[in-house]
Amino acid sequence: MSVRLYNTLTRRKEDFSPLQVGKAGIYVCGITAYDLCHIGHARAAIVFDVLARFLRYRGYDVTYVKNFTDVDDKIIARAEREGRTIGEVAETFIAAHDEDMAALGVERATVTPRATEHIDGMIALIRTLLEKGLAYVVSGDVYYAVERFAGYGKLSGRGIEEMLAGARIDVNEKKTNPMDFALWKGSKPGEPGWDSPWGKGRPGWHIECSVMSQRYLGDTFDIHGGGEDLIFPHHENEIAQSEGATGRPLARVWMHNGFVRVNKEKMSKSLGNFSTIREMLAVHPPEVLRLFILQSHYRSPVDFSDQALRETRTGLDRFYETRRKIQAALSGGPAADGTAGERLTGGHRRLYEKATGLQERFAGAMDDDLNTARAIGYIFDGVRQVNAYLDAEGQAASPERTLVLAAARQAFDRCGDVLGLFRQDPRDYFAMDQRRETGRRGLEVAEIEDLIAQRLTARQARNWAQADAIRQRLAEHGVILQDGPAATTWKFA
RNA sequence: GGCGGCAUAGCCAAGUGGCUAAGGCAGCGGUCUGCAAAACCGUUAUUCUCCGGUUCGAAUCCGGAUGCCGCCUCCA
Repeated sequence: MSVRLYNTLTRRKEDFSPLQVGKAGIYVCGITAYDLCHIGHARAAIVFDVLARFLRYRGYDVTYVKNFTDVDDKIIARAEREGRTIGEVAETFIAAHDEDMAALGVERATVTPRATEHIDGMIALIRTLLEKGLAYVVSGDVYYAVERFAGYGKLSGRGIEEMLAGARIDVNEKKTNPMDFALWKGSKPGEPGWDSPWGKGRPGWHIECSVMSQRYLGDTFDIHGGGEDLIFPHHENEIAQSEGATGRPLARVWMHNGFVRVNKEKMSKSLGNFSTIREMLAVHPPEVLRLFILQSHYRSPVDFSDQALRETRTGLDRFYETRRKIQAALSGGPAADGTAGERLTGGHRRLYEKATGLQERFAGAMDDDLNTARAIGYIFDGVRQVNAYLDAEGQAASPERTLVLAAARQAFDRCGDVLGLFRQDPRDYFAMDQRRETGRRGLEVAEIEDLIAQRLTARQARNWAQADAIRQRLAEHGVILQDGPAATTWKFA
C-alpha cells in the first residue's frame, strides 16, 4: 500500500511517487509576519506537520521548507504606524508564530527561509523572466505578462478570459493585461527597498516562493502545499514564474487544506471574524485544538465553536484516562516474562491482536490522502477495547496483562507520534488543564485538594451527608470528583 | 456573471460499487459505586437532501432539482 494524495492539479488522488526514491521534498507557504497567527494558520501548519510526520513514518527522508514572508505591504504599513522597521515587526511576529506553533506541537520545518534573505535570487529570476520575454518593465515596476505563459490557469482550472469576465481586479494603468501581476515594485520615497536593475524597490508577493523552493528543493520537487485560498492567485503565479523560467514543472503534487469557519462563515482577516491561536489557548488545551482540527479531513471546511471544542476535550480526556490506567497497571505489574503474544488466549489474545493490528489500520487510513479522521476513529476504538479489557480479564496483574497493555501502549504511541497527539504523560495532561482552569476561575489547587481531604475524612467516618455537601460545593465551581480505589482524582467539567 | 466544492443520526464526522453505514459528543436503559463520577455492556440512521437513470447490486457512478459554502481581490 502506498501513500495516496489528492492533487489539486489533476483533481484526483494519486499514488505518491517521489522524484528520488526514499526522499520527499515539500514546500509550504508560511505566514506573512505582520500580525499574530489565527486558527486558520494553525490548521495549515498542523495539516502539513502531520504530512511530514507521516511521510517520515513511511520511511521517507523529508525535507520540509516553510517560508516566512518578512517584506510586504502590510508589514510596511504596520511598521510605519508603529514607528518601527519592517525587520522589527517581522521579527516580533515570527517569534510569536514560533511560540504558538510549539504550543500546538508543530515541529519546526527543516528549512525556514525568509524572503529578505533571497533578494538576489529574486532579482536573478526576474531577469530570466525578462530575458524570456515573459515580463516587462514599466517605470520601476516589473510585471509578469500572464498571457505569454501557456499554462496560466491550469492549477485553479480557469482561463484568463473567464477570469477577466468576473473582473473585480483593480485597475492599474501600468499593466498591459489586468491579470498581470507584479514581480518587482518600485519603492516610493521613504519606503524600504533594495537596489535592483530597475531601481530601488521590493519584491512582489509571489516571487519569493519561486526562488526559495528552487533554492532548497530544486526546479521540480514533490509536494507544494498551502491553504486553498492560495490556489489563486498565489500558486498559479508561482507556477507561471518558476515554470516560465525553468521550462520544468514546479511541483508534482499540489495540496491545499480547507478553511476554518466560524458560524458557517469563512474566517478571515478581511472579515475580521478570526480568533488568534493565543486567544484559543487561553481557553482550550493546545492538544484539544490539534485533535479538533485532525478529526476532520484536511480538505473539508472545519467549523470552530466553543461547544465543539469542549466536546473534543471530553473525548481527549477519555483517551488520557485510559492512558493513565494503562500506566498504573504497567508500573505495578510483573514483567512480561518472555510471554509470547502467540501463546495468549481469550481476552488477552483478543486485545493483543487488536493492539498489534492498530498501527496497520491506522497507517492504512493515513495512506488514503491523510485520512486523519478515520485514523483517529481507530484509535478511539482501541481505547474502548483497552477499557473493556481492564474491566474484565485485565483486572488482575499478570505477565500476560503486562504484555498486552505494553503492546497497546506502544500502538497508541506510534500512532500518536504521527499525529502529534496522545503523547503527553497523563499526569501532565490533567495537571496542565487544572492549572489553566484554576487560573481562569480564580481558584487554588491547594484549596480544592484541601476540600477533597476533608471529604475523605468524612467518608471514612461514613458521614455521607457531609461528604456529599463538599462534593456539591466543588461541583458548583465546576470541579468533578472521581473516587478511585487508591485516591480521589478531580477535573473540571 | 464565470469556476469549483459540499449535503450521512439530536450535534460533529468517516465511508466513493457488494460484509451488521467507523469513531467522537449528547441522550436513554443496565453493571459497578454508600450515592456519584469514570469505565464497560446494550440502545439511538432498514437508510445516507429530493427526483430520475446505469447496474444483478449505489450513500457511493450519471442526469436533474433544492439548499449551503468557497474562489474569481490581500488572506492559511
